[in-house]
Amino acid sequence: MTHHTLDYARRIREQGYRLTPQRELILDAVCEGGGHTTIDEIYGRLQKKAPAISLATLYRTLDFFCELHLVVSAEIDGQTVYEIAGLTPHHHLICRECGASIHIDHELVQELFDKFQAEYGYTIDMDHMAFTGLCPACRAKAGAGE
Amino acid sequence: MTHHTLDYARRIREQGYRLTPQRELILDAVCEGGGHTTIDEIYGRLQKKAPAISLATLYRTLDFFCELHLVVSAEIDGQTVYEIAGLTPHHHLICRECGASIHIDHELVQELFDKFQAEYGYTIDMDHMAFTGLCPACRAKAGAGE
DNA sequence: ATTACTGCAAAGGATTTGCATGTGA
DNA sequence: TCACATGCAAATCCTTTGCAGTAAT
Repeated sequence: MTHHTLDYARRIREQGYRLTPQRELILDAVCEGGGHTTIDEIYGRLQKKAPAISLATLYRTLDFFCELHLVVSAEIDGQTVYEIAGLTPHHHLICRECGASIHIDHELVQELFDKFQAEYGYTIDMDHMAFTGLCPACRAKAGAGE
Repeated sequence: MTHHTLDYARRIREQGYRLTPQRELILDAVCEGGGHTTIDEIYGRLQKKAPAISLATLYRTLDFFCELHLVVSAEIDGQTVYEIAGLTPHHHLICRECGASIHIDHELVQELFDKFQAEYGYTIDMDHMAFTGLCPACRAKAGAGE
């Protein structure tokens, strides 16, 4: 997780926006999540370092980061989760039973998008999808149980 | 849209649930949407025929139908949309500019899921995805404009 | 000196819940 | 009959907004 720290300040200021302590702290708190992290988790981490940051600022700042593509978000069964944007798009396979989540790169997904392009003309550009199903372990259990 | 009408009553009663006038009207109202339709649209259609049906019942009934797989739902930019479940899974390509939505069948998507299975062991079983991007027309416009 | 950003508190909107009543099987 | 389902209204949850004050550039 170092790629973004190199130039996020520049990327923010380049567009005429300001780098504030709140923005730095929030970006750190998203980073600390490692992978997917919810608003509440981020807010919890922030409380320890900067109790004064308001939820309103957190919401506004996460939207702001998403627009600048410093952060990506996804909807996972009704919950919005956030994650630091990498250098390249990536996606996730998520187990609906145990919540296990693995990271997959864009390649296989892009192949599908290319087929959509060829067959239907639509240019799909989703860069952070969450695919839900069963992980190998939960699938084994389910198979035995039913 | 006739496939479901053949046996939805049976499918409901088989599980020990009851077929009420409200459930029939709501299922009709989802059907009339043709494709994706929101809670508000469904509620609007219902008002004309059965003004007394409450929003609470509508929410409860749609959840109920989703559990029985009579209806499928999807999240499209923050909005939950509903649609009658077909005999086979299907998905959508949706234009983020003009909202145009096309129906695609499951085959290409299943190929991707099969690769996920082979490479990562995860069994993905999403049966109603929405892929967003640009339709051919909006892509042409965007290409010219920028 | 500007004007973007923040905090607070209130507003807003969507969805859920408790409970008494009604009704399908 | 009797458990399931409904309607109403209130409650709850999440997110957004207005505005006055603060701070980055």
